[in-house]
Amino acid sequence: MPDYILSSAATLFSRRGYHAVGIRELADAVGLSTSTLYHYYPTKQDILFAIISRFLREFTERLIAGLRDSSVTPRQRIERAVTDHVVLTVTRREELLAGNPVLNALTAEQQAHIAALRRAYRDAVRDVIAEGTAAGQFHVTDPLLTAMAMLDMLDGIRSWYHDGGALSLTALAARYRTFALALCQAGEGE
Amino acid sequence: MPDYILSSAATLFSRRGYHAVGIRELADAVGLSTSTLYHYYPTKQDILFAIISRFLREFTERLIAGLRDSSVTPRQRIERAVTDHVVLTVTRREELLAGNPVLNALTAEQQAHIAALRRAYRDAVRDVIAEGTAAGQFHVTDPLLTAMAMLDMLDGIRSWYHDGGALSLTALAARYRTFALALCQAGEGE
DNA sequence: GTCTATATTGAGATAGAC
DNA sequence: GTCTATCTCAATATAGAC
Repeated sequence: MPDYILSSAATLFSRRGYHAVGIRELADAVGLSTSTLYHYYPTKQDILFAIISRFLREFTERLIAGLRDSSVTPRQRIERAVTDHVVLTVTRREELLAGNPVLNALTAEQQAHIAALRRAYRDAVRDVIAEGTAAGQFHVTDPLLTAMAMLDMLDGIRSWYHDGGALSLTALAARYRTFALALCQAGEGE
Repeated sequence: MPDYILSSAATLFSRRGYHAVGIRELADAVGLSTSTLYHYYPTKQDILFAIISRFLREFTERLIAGLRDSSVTPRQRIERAVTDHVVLTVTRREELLAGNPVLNALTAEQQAHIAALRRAYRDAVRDVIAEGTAAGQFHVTDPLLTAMAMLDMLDGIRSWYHDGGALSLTALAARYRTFALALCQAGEGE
């Protein structure tokens, strides 16, 4: 199960879309025949799933661990999660763009597996927000909704950010830390 | 050019994905033969484009007009835009889910047309944020970036909200007005 | 405007040797 | 593990009559 197959596939899928990339084109890009490709992955669908699940496993393991690190304040945990989320979004943009638009091309089981990972991450964010609110550091009415708004805001970055823009990666992360903390202060009043 | 073709297509595309829905299935759902379908639209791609551009034209006309209504304060304009954005996202969710995941199935010209509409909307939001900042009502470092974060946050709703959830549509819009205004106060400091 | 019947292509996947 | 050659089928789209 060589990794360069997933890399090449992620590049092609992210640029032209999963459905527009044929098995032959993929095999050519990797430098193998289609038969050899099928020696490693039973279907094209499994290649897509491997790209998504590998990324999401690494992503959630890292982010959730940080969010649950109770030696740090809720605010610092949010800041760290936002930073990691932004950095991973940008540095692994191809994998994200390859998979996320076509999740419905996967089997129901595959989709459920991915949804479970995303839910675990979202809930970890929600728990930190709730903890910060209980401690009086944040002012949030509905921690789950705030978490979803925050994650949607962060996920949007992948669709427009590209290197060479005006904003450096570290500056981008700094801005989004500010945005995320503002959401954590958006309590009842206004 | 009957509208029920676009409605049926949007329903099917949103549920199972543009590529998974064949011309025959679409014709069956509408109650026509494939030939009759091709009498109205020259290609399947054009059906997809019609769904997206019709929605986006209506969306941007309405939202941009409100954002440019200088008889109202910037804050009120943001609140109104957020409300409309949330409501249109939810009430026309099918069209959004049908089109947005597969924009790269369109021709370059079609994609450019859609991108231009989205950019005009984004810039209108940016201008209001900048105006509110200049007037001292908002505190924003980079109005364009704030606008993009806000719109990504709002656009995310379509991927998880469905009727019958715990939150009513009006309550949802109220929460997101609060979120959006918090972003408009997320100036330099923190 | 609508149909039945069909053309055409390109896709994902496989057979079987080396 | 890798290849060449090929199978199979479903997809988009069209022909041509009513």
